[in-house]
Amino acid sequence: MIQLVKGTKDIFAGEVTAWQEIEKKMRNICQTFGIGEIRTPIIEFTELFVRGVGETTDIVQKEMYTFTDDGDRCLTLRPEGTAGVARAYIEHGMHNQAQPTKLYYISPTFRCENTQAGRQRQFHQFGVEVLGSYSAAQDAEVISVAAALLEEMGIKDVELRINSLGCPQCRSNYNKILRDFIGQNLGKLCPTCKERFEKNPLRVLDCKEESCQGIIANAPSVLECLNGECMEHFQKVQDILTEMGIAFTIDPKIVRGLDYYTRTVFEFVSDGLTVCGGGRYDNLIEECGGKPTGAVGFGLGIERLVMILEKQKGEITEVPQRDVFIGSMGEKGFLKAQGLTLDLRKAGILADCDTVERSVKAQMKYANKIGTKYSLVIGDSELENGTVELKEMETGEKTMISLSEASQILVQKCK
RNA sequence: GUGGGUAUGGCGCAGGUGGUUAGCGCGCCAGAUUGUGGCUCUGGAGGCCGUGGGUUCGAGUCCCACUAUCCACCCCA
Repeated sequence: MIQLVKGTKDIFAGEVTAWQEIEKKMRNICQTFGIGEIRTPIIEFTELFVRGVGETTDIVQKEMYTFTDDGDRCLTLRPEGTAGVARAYIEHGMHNQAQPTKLYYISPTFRCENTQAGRQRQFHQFGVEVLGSYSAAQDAEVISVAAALLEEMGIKDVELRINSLGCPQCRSNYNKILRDFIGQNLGKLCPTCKERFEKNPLRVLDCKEESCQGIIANAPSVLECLNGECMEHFQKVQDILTEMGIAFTIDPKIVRGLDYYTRTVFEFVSDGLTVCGGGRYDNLIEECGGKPTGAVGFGLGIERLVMILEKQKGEITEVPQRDVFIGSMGEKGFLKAQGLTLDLRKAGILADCDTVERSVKAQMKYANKIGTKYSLVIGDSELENGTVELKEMETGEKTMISLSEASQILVQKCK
């Protein structure tokens, strides 16, 4: 048998209704915040992610699905959503629209890494990106979208953690200070961190190796290295969040795994799991070939969200409801049932009928299983008399109705 | 990439120290005096016991490899 590819999943039955609910809430919230949807391709030139996400990131170094097509183009299945949106923003000259541009997406995303609960190779990411604004209020607004969404989902005990990585200038200052600091203990670092030390010392900060942890514990904080403007920006973000009534804590250890972040970075954490993470990325657009453009956004894995919701609320098993089941007996009744069912469906009634010519008993069992409100059985005598018994399944109560008016009566009862 | 657990009909599981036709629960299908569900009873379908090697007269059961899956690490969403 040909089975599922590692790290992929079929979503159906109760699970798919849970997804639909979640997606509906996402779309609704975005609509109220004035954020429009964008659908970008799954494949992009590899170069976009190498430049956008950052060469030193784990994503680019070992987790991308990259291939060459028959035109010798080097392509990659998107490993995150932001780079594609940045590309689209530049490509379509969106900076000519009313600024800032506010976009969201819900899309399959791919990373070739080891699987675990709530972590697939093909996963689905919801993201919000606001491009064309450098303002601190924009950071706060984006954070407020995420906060509103998590609240709407009913996720318990969510904690917002924020930090600032500063602008490239602050960052380079900090890198220098950090490098000096770590350099003294270079020998004790894990092999990965030695490499990180050369390319991007910031990433040493979130290494979980014990040997590295000990060194990092006393490392200077990024926040101490922010210049006046960046400090002011970060302070303003905090002031607005406070004004909005959004609680947060400052965590100088948050660096995020993607290189494009500048200034504000944030994470929403529940039960020790990061449900949602994002930040400002003022250099990404330029990096991808556009004009310098401020931008801020966040992303969220739907699989992880579903997992957390299941854990907190229990499994969601919703069976699609049916209004009426049209049973039948004999050839003529069977034919009549097919026609009546379609009439009802066209009238917006959730109707179903027997299509496999089973016994009436079996049909009733089926009607019960699919959870129908009403049922009726059309046979020779019904066709002769022009009447039929309408049965309410829950109570078992039966009413005699006219067959010719059955359609109208059901429409009334079920609307 | 590293370490550990698991792998038996659609789902959940049982199958002491290897031995003949591989079981159970749920589900599915069909019956229980003629055309009506939910409870109960009866019957039926459905598995080359993850894949490939090996040990043996004989392996679901032991050994090895591979694959998948779960957990932890790593990283992130």
